[in-house]
Amino acid sequence: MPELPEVETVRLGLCDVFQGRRLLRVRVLRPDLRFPFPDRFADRLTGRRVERLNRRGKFLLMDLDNATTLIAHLGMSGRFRIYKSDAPELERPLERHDHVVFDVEGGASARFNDPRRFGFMDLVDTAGLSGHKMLATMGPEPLANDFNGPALAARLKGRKTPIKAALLDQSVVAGLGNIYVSEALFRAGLSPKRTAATVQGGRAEKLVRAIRDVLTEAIAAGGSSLRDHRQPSGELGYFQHSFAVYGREDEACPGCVCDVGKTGGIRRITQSGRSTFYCAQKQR
DNA sequence: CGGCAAACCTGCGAGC
DNA sequence: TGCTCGCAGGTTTGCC
Repeated sequence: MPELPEVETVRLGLCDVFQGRRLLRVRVLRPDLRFPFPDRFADRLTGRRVERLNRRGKFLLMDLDNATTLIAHLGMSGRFRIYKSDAPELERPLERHDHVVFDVEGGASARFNDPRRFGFMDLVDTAGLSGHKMLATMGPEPLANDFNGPALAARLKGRKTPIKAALLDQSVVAGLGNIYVSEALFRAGLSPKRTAATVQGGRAEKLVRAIRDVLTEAIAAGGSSLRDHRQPSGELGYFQHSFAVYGREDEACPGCVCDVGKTGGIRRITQSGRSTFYCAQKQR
């Protein structure tokens, strides 16, 4: 489910409830998600104050007051849902696939629900965070100042794989997934089949611009709700209505003057096992 | 090392 | 109605 904009939306929603407050009770309702929970996971969280919620790529990072950090990844179907103290839902019974429940100081509660269990959580020393197995090889943050044309071009240099696959690689740039790669390549006018190494100079500049723009707009829209994504408040994101190509096979390309009959419309192909959507007319 | 398919797991919609 | 198939927003693993 979640790419950078969805994770950022979740982070913002969790900030309201978690930041500066203590975790009064943590319940872990099964031994594992994608990986086993670390030893004494709930015990080590209970009583801790949440200093700050951060994000790195698609990872949520919750800094605690004892120099440890909770790392959470939502996988494909992971969701956090907030239950406010004054809402009757707080007492609602646990639902199918609720795996972790955080009762927070002040009366609110947050539940992590993940049907497919591709998500995971880990608890590590904050000092060693960037060296964590899952974070160590991660590429630049696309919305940070140091992500620019030359930086992206350097990481694409020598790569024979299609640009689509390269952008899905979190060591090239952090946080992009199947939706936003298709959307960014459309905005940049680049074919998903183009060899990554050929994206240099002006093409890299344009792609960086496209990536930053699409992510920023999607965050402002609360992310994209296709199936699973909800903001922690329960609200839907609405950026899915702004997709130019994703999920729009056979529809008219929004940038083409010609009708669908002439251009063939938006195409869907499979690249390394995953759907890619693009306009063959506008993307080269 | 680079690149790709398969694997992990559940749910849902389409088609028969 | 009910079954099977294919597909889904991610990442790792293992195999060339």
